[in-house]
Amino acid sequence: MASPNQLKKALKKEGLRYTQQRQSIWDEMCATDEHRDAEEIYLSLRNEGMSVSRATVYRTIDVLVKNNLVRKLELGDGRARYEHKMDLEHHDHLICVQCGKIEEFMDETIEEIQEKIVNNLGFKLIRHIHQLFVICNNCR
Amino acid sequence: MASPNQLKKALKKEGLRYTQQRQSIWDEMCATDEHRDAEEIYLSLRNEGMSVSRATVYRTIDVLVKNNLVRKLELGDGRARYEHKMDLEHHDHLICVQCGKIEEFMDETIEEIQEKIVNNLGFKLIRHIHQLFVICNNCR
DNA sequence: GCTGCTATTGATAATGAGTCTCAGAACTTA
DNA sequence: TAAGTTCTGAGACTCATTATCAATAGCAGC
Ligand SMILES: [Mn+2]
Ligand SMILES: [Mn+2]
Ligand SMILES: [Zn+2]
Ligand SMILES: [Zn+2]
Repeated sequence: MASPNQLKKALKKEGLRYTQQRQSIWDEMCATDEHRDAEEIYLSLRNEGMSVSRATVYRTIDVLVKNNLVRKLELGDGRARYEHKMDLEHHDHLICVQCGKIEEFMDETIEEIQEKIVNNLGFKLIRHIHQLFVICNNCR
Repeated sequence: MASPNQLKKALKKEGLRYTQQRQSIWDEMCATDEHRDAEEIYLSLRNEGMSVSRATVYRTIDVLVKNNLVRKLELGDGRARYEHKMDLEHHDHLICVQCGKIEEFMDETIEEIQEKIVNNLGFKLIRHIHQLFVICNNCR
C-alpha cells in the first residue's frame, strides 16, 4: 500500500471520503513506472481480485490528476495514459512510433525558453506537452 | 481554387483519383490559417453548397496529412484540429486554457536541443508535439 | 463520345474511450 | 440504531471517428 497519506490529503481537500477502491487504484498506479491506460489499470485491479468498476477507475483518476498525484498523457492513439508523480521530477517523453516504447527526457534549457516565450507574450504558463516521436534503436 | 498541383501530385503518388470532393476539401483547408476540426471544415463546404460527406472529409484529410500537405493537431479536447502547410515554416502552438485561443511559436534553440536529445539516444526523430497551455493576456 | 472496369462517394451502422445515471451499498454523525 | 450523505457498479449513453456497401463518377481503351 503506497502512501495513503498523500491520497487522504487530496481526498480531504476535495471533501471526498477515503475508500478501499480509491486506495487500491492509487496503489495500483504507484505499483509501476509504466505509462498505462485506464483499462490496463482496471484489469490489473480485477486480476488482483479487487472489487472495482471502470467508472470508479475513471472517477478516481480524475481526482488524482486534479490533485497533482497523477499525470495524464495524450499520445495521439485515442487512449489516455497515466503515470504517478511520486518521484517529483518533471520530465517529458520520447515515443517510438514503431514499437510504442516510451522513454523520458528533461532539459533545463528548453524549460527556461518555454517560460521566456510565454512571458514575452504576457501570458502565464499553466502546463506543457512536449513529445518526441522517434524510431528507437531497437526498431531502426 | 488553391494549388491543384500539390494535390494532384499527392494523389498520383498514392495512386488515387483526382475528384471534385478532394479538390474542394483541399481548397477549404487552405482558405484560412485557422486550426479547424473536421466538422467545421465539413460545415463550411456544405454552406458553400459543395456536395461532400463527413466520411469523405475524414478520408481526404488522412491523405493530405499522410502527404505532408496538412498537419493534425491534438489539443486534448477530443477533436483533432487541422492546419494546412502551404507556408512551409515549422511552428508549435500556445493554447489558452480559458478561451481556447491558439498562437504559434518557433524557437531554433529548442529545435536543435530536441535533435541532440534524440541523437544521443541513438534514435531518429520523426516528428514532435510541443504545446504550451497558457492563460492569455485577455483572460488574465 | 461510348463501354466497361474500378475507385470513390455518401448514408448509415459500428466502434470505442470516456461520461452519465440511478438504485443499492457503505460511511458518518448523532 | 437511525437518518442523512456519499460512493459504487452495471449498464446506458455520447460523440468523434471508422467501416460497410450499394450507387456513382473518373478513366483507359476503343
Ligand atoms: Mn513518464
Ligand atoms: Mn499553427
Ligand atoms: Zn521502437
Ligand atoms: Zn484566453
